[in-house]
Amino acid sequence: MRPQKTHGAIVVVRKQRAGGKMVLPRAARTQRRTRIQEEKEEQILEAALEVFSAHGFRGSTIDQIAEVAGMSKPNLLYYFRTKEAMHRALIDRVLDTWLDPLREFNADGNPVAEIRSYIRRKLEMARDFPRESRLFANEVLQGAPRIEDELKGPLKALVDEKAEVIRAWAKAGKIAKCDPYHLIFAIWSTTQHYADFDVQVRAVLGQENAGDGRFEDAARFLERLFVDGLQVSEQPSSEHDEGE
Amino acid sequence: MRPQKTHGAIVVVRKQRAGGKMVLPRAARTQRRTRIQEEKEEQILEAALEVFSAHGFRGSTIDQIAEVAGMSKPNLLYYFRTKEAMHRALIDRVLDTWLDPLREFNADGNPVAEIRSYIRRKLEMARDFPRESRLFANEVLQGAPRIEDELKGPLKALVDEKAEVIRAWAKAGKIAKCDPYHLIFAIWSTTQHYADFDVQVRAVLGQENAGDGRFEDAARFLERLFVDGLQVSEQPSSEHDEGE
DNA sequence: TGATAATTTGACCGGTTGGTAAACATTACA
DNA sequence: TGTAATGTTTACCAACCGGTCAAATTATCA
Repeated sequence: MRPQKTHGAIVVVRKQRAGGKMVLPRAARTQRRTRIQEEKEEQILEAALEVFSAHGFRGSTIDQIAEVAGMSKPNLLYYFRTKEAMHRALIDRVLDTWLDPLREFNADGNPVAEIRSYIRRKLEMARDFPRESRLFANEVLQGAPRIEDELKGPLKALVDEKAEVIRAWAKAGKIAKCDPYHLIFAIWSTTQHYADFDVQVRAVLGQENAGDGRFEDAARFLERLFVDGLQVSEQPSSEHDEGE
Repeated sequence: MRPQKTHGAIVVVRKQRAGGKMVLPRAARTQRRTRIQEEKEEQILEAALEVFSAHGFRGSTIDQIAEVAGMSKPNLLYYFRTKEAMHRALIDRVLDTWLDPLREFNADGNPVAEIRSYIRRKLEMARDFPRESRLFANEVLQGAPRIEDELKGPLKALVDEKAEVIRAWAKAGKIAKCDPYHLIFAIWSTTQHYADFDVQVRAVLGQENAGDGRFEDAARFLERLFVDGLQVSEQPSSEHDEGE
């Protein structure tokens, strides 16, 4: 059983975001927010995550989501005015969670330990929340038409901030001089690879590695890669050699 | 102007692959293969690459491909019996090209130089053939329903072979001991990231880095990462310091 | 319990999509 | 040049898709 993260934003449906038509779904025009609304919207977003992450926006149909959610199509449209509104709400809800590990990146910590812990956390997310990863991957891969603002706004701001931290570490000689942005890209890509390209990873590794062992192997490899690189180190630290 | 790789497989349309219905498109039932068939199929596959790579299989329509190809929808279906057949032919044609860099991986070369050169080549492909990269990314991301065989067959075989080479290098002490499969995954993910997640990379870097400079920065960073890691090296090799 | 608010659904609509049929146009070649 | 082979297009179809509507059902609470 996997951890089931409860997401923070609750009142995400009532207020439609600016820029759009700003028409409320009928469920949001009731006098107060009911228990049923709470539950059903939760059900729908869970189903939407399942479907959107597997087929992308265009490749998903409201009927599919309705079937997974166990309700009828018009009922879905009672809670979310359009298919796009479902996607929107899902993105808004998941993006925060998704950026948490980067936010926890601590300027005052030990640089190598911070990076190592960031890698570990991202890898855990790839293992425990692959659908969320694929949701974004699908979106970005197809040109991010629906999340451009989030990328250029909040995401860029956060990355700029953390890149500055890394640059300072490098300047102080605590880690090797390197482009902090590309370091972040490298950590993102290597860890999310295990969620986004899961079928390929499984196909290549073969079914003998059926369990979650590949995540532990990946963690070991990535920690070593980012810390030591591939060069043969003269005095290998003993902890690394226990694995093999 | 980017290099325009001419692909090898020519007679890719005549023989439909096993497993399917095995019905030939009308163009393949002619007495001989004509010049027009050659040209039009080329046009169509080029257009199909443009569209499929941008929207995925489900998200692409035959009409879109027809418009990009500059011909009518029924005309496309004269050369390819179904939308799936176009996709199939495209995958078959592109997969070979795509695996070339890994094939060139040479067991007899200098390990570090080989890995460095593999990274460079993959990065060049991400820059020069991003559509090909996204075509596969879209497919794999959505569960690889149409290329499962290729992944478990030819791809796995090639990776197994090269992984053995890397393992031998590690055993001989020429590079650090590490899991060769995860090393290959790491090279794939970090390099293809610049093709598949291009809009995100651009958004985060900002438009000041509009040109192809990010690819040179990425190359510098990745070479350093994979060779030296992030640990501060006592005697940094002089070539690396010229960049900054 | 009754009345009102909230929820659910079946029937339907216009537009799109993958694909077909057949008429029409063009090319290759004897 | 004539004709058979090849190529192209118009018109069309059935299934699907996003979304609406009005009627029916259920929950809430005075």
